[in-house]
Amino acid sequence: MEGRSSENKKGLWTVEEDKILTDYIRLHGKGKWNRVAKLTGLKRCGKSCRLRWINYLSPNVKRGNFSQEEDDLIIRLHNLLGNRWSLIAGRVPGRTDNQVKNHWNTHLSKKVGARMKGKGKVGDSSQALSKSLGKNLSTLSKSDFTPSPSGNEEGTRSQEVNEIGFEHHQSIVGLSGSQEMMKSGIDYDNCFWFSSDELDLQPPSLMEFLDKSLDFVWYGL
DNA sequence: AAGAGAAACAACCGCATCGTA
DNA sequence: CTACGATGCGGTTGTTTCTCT
Repeated sequence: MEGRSSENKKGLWTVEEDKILTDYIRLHGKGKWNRVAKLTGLKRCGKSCRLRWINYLSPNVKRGNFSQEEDDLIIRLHNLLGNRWSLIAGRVPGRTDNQVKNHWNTHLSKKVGARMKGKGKVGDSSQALSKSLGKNLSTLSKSDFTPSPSGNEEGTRSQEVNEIGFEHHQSIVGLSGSQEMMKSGIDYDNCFWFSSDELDLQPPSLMEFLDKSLDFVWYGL
């Protein structure tokens, strides 16, 4: 790549490096990762610093083994979303996309593989959901919940609504995989419905689908 | 006890997207 | 509109730890 990258250190982080990075973030906050090396003398590129913080040093990161509940949640979410690790991790408190991805690759894929022998395959529900939405779910992104820019007041409000809608979509995906949701059913009163006509998603059908999908996402049943 | 292979975890790389000047 | 830097994502690779012989 660029010549400068050869100056950057690679490989595992040392305790000293961790401390330098932690102190820096405590002082300056997250972001502007490319400044870290300049201001601290760390011989690490910005991307490396960011990753180290997000995946390891951040106090929000939960360490230790995954619980059975976490496993089940990840399995169901993966069946719905495919390899959208960041989305999945967003619904598993304290876990990062890298953790979820590694855990899936080393543990859960085998576990699911064993469960799924003769029961269809992982991703079936994702495909069905995609069909339901008229869009490949694996390509769903924030922009899919944002109307085309119009510049007028209505457009602005609609955009805000859809920003929230996207966040809520993520919540729905997480909630739909929770034990509580499965036991109690969906609390429609507390659900946010997309209000923009520009959205192809019809929330009730989405919710219905997610609800139904749990039956076959939940391999154990 | 030691070496080999497997498993688990951490980090890197390339690419895509976003924000902004 | 465009260029460019920052950030985020997913796949892959590298390193460490564990287990078995």
